[in-house]
Amino acid sequence: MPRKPNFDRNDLIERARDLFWKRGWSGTSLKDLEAELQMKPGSFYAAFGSKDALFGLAMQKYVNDGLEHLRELADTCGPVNALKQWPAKAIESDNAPAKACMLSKTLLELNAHNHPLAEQASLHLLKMEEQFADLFQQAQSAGEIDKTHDPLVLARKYQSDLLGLRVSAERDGINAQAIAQEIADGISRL
Amino acid sequence: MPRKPNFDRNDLIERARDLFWKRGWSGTSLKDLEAELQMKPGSFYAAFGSKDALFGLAMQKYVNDGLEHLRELADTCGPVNALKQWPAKAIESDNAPAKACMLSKTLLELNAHNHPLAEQASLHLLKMEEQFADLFQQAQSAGEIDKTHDPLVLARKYQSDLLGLRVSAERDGINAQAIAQEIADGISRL
DNA sequence: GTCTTTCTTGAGTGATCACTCAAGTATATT
DNA sequence: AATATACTTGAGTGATCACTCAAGAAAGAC
Repeated sequence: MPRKPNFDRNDLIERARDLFWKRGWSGTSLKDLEAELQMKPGSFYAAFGSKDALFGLAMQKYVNDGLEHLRELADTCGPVNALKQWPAKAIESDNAPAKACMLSKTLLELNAHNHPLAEQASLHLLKMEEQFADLFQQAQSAGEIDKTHDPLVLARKYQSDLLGLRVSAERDGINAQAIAQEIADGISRL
Repeated sequence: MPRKPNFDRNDLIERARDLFWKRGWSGTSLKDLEAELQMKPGSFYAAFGSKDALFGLAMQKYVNDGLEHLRELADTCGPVNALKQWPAKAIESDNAPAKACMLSKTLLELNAHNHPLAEQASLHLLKMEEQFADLFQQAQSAGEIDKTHDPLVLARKYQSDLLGLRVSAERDGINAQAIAQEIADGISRL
């Protein structure tokens, strides 16, 4: 009996993610979304409920994709090489919506207002941190990194370096790949 | 003949800076500013011209104060110690408007729209970078840091680390002072 | 074909946005 | 005290915000 929606929900969420990632939460209006997703307001609200709800789905996809890519990278070239290559990969794509991390952008934009999406971003950052810690741990078990280090401490510094790199990569005239290389070198010295 | 304004312009700019710093550009409405500065719209626009103009003045003050504090720190304890202590100092204050850097917040928020304030933020970051490079250079001249390093490269990595630290410090449950310590330790190893 | 159910349409909602301006008020000079 | 010159006030501007909803269109079930 029912009529099927004539859109691919997953595709819409990806396009919304790119728009939100690039322009931020308040920098993306519903008109922008309607234009990008080719949806009228009624369809939009029937499908997603609210701008915030779609932003949440977009962040979810952002972090899921990130975790998956990192896992794939670790599966193919090992935990240490994955950690070394990840910073360069995070800023290499020229057609990515932004160099900076969507989670950090969201956190910085909405944290002061205690917006629920800022809390979500924070939790997602924690998930990323856990995966970093997991890779450091694996590297230690494989004897590739000194075991006296606390994997969680390593992960936090690593993530901090990564966030800084990706903010720096937003600037003009900065050789961000050189900074990425230094982060990789830092891992070699552990 | 004229009537004097009954406010301290410098004080207003400082209060505006704190509000903008904490809440960001689009997160701060004119109503917010009117409430914080105790000004009616007419007075506000007579005094500052526009929201953007005041934001520009606020950023200017932010960076001027930062440069001055850093110079003072270097004058009292030398370039290397200043560079080592700066990260911890940047995130220590509990009553600061935010942990994150106002310049990076502005850049991330407004860069995608090519907003003039994003360009201003970028230029201010460059000024900070130059002062960092200057301190590294002084440290090398004093024989405290190996001279084979390029001071500008050191400054860029240092600033990147600092920006990452200050994003991390916005998160709950992160021991940011530990990260600050690691940045300081990194300088010792140069 | 007919019915039922869902999706799509787009004008319209009140709220808030940055900002304006004419009228009123206070002060320094004369 | 009179006058000139600001500064202050606050209602009001059009634009845009996220969002709503009644009406129309499309597709599977019968």
